[in-house]
Amino acid sequence: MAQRGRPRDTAIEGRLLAAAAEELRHGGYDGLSIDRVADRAGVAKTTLYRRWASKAELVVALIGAMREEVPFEPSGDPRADLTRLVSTIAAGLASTPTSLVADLAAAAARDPRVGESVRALWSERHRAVTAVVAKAQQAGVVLDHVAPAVLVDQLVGPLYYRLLVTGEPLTPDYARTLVVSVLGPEESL
Amino acid sequence: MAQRGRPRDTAIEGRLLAAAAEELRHGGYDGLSIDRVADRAGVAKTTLYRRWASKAELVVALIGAMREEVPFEPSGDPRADLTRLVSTIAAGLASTPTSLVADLAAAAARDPRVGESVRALWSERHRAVTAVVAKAQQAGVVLDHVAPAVLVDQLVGPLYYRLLVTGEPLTPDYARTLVVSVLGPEESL
DNA sequence: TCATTTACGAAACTGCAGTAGCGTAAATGG
DNA sequence: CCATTTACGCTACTGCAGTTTCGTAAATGA
Repeated sequence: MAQRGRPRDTAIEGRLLAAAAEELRHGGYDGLSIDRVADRAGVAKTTLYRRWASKAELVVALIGAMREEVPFEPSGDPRADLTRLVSTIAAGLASTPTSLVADLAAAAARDPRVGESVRALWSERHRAVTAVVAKAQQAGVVLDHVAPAVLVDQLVGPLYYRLLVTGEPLTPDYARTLVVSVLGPEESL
Repeated sequence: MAQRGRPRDTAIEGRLLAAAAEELRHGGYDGLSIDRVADRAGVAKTTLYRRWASKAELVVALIGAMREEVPFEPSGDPRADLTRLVSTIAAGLASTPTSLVADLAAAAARDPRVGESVRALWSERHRAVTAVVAKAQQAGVVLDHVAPAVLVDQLVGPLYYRLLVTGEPLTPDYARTLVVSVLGPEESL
């Protein structure tokens, strides 16, 4: 078994990702040049393309690797949890270069394989919100005349909408307002 | 007065836009090649760049020119109006190639000049929804504990969110559900 | 008529993503 | 030892967006 031919140099992938990360930090998605990444890693461009089929796949892999888990422990109070979660997502999006998010969306739209990877990047956050919304609905904190999936879209969608479409800022206050709009004003003081 | 030098050939712009429209129809944003557009219009590439500074600006101008006004006459019933309006926007987005919307967003994020033009493309729809939401709030049909701008984001944002991020379909039923979620279930039968 | 100004066309160029061909290196199985 | 298989490096290539340079055409003002 094992393998038949020459084994892959396992050190190369890490060097390429590190080089790509450096490039991405400096010039963003557009500024990241495949030639420079390969050059910086001391590797031929063809060797890079043996690992990722396109620039988009490289960047998606890179982001997936860079991503640190944001541990979220629900406090039990759905309103507080939602506010914290949506605020965190908003802050994360706001601190990411807009063009990077947009370029990922564009790459996802072009290539279904990339699309799947990009959706996997966002899905974790989406699922976290879904869980809290479901719990809130279970606790009767939120009206149950709509599916939780729709509420999630109405909590998270506006963030991407502002970022990618209207260009308005993603302030912490905006995140709070979104939650209030969905849950209604606080009733108990 | 008049002008000092050789006047622009006014026929060229139209020929370029027509050629670009043809290209856009066939191959989408990516498939549209500046060289081919200029060639098809029987014009040097430099002549095209004298009119639009980039491919993105050309496409934005093209879409702006192609856009037909969707006349919207409010019926007076805010719920029906909102449902119709959001459904129309959803249908329009669903019938547009996703990659085109994504590429426009990416181009907008890269270049602020392009960003302004792209936002102008969407702003009409956004304003129409804002007007109806404001009227609904005025009529007491909708809770007034949040700013109308936020409600608009929660009606329109999820459409772009599904299109650009989650990849879920934009069905007419989804548009209806969004409105129900914001306005609450129908109370009067 | 003539200098000036602006538009157009043509060609060459840069930097980029992605591909193809080929020689060579490193592993395996016999 | 040797054939096979796979990885790697290198070079050259295509197609694309965008720029530069230069020669020429068409208008104006003097």
